[in-house]
Amino acid sequence: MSIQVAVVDDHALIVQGLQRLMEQQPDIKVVATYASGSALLDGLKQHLPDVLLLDIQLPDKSGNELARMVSKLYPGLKIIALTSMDTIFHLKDMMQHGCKGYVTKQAGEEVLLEAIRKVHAGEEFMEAELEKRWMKSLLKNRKEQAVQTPLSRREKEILKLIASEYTNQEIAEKLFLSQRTIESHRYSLLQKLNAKNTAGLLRIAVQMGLVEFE
Amino acid sequence: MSIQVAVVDDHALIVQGLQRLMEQQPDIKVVATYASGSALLDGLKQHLPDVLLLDIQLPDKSGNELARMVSKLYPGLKIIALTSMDTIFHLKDMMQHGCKGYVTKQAGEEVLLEAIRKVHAGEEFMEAELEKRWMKSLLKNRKEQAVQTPLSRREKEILKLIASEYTNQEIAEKLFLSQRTIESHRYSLLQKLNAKNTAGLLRIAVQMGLVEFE
DNA sequence: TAGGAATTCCGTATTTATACTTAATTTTAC
DNA sequence: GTAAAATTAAGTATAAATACGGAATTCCTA
Repeated sequence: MSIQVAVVDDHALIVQGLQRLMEQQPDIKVVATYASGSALLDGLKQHLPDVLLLDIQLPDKSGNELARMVSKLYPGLKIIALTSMDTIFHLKDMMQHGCKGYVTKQAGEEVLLEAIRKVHAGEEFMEAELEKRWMKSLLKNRKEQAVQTPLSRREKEILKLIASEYTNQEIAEKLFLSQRTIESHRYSLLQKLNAKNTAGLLRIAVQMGLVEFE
Repeated sequence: MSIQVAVVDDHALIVQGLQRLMEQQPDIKVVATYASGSALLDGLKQHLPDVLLLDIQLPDKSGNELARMVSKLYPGLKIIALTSMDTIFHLKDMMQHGCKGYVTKQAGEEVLLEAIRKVHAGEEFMEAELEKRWMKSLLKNRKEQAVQTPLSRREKEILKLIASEYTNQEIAEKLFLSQRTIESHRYSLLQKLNAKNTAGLLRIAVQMGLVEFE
């Protein structure tokens, strides 16, 4: 029996392209497609595929959150992150949240097909290039654990406001807190995210899906 | 004779998907694909297609710059912006830089095919939804012209470095300029882009496609 | 080749952010 | 119900960014 695949991506063009591709594969079949995280969660209740191709940038939910939820609800389901983000940050993030594979849209079809088949067979799959970079970063930094430190609710809230061009003082007024408190949080954010300044915070906020500019 | 189309996108998956799609159209043929702006510019010297599908986020050049160059060099070539950015900002930006069509990847294949055929026939094409939003924004804001103030080459360069977490001092060293010069440019950037601080600059830099975080 | 835009830079201030440490309260989770 | 984590906030500095105005050169382009 062929591998049953579900696709989650808000880009119809990509979903349709993938369907067309899979049609030509004798052993792979697209059984469902979703354009949002909530649609996916609803759909999985009806029918469970073998493999899930999951985009990170979705309109409603962030990719890691979704991966965490889905892999917890359906431990047998193999998730492959399929995204345009080719950073170690995201690779790690997704693999640590239950994904079994990571493929970028920069990669060709053959890579994706290989990923689906390997992951279905129980293996893990990452693009060679990314895996190499990951290994290198592991060897370099032992303090990577610091980077893993998750952000608290308050920190995320403040990060969002920073990204929205508010100054510490304005954030303090908005949240009825002392300006010094915001400074503290901001300092923690810089530490946790290993950023140097506001620009760095913004970059990571975008990468984490906390803020959307586009 | 069928419509000759060239595709520029750094996502192999999308390029391959589009090729597969066009293969099934009797009147459309993909004659070339490129993964970067410079590859496109080289390729056009060899062979000129009828229609160009152009992604905005490319590794080397920004979309509007590329559109401007190509439409100037080859006025007969019809350019369709094919992107995941569904903002009026980008729509306007690309149409003002010589594009004849604008289609998002959120749209389905039928929309893209319609765009190609219409644009090839000499019409302009925008997604209905986006066009509606554009009209609405035109009615609202007459001060849009202020936002149009273009950035100079130097300003773009500095904006990129700001987004890359460099301080004024570091940028000054990097470019062999006085720190005061960078401060001046930074001030102009804030004025031109109507931003309040670094966070605002970053937001706009991302929207302009000058910086890519993801 | 003339005029305008772009680039470079300074003066002078003020505001904001960054760099740490310490520490008292709350909340949360097990 | 207790330990761990989060939240709040201060002390004490320094570094960096923002806010204009002004001005000299260089670069483009009509």
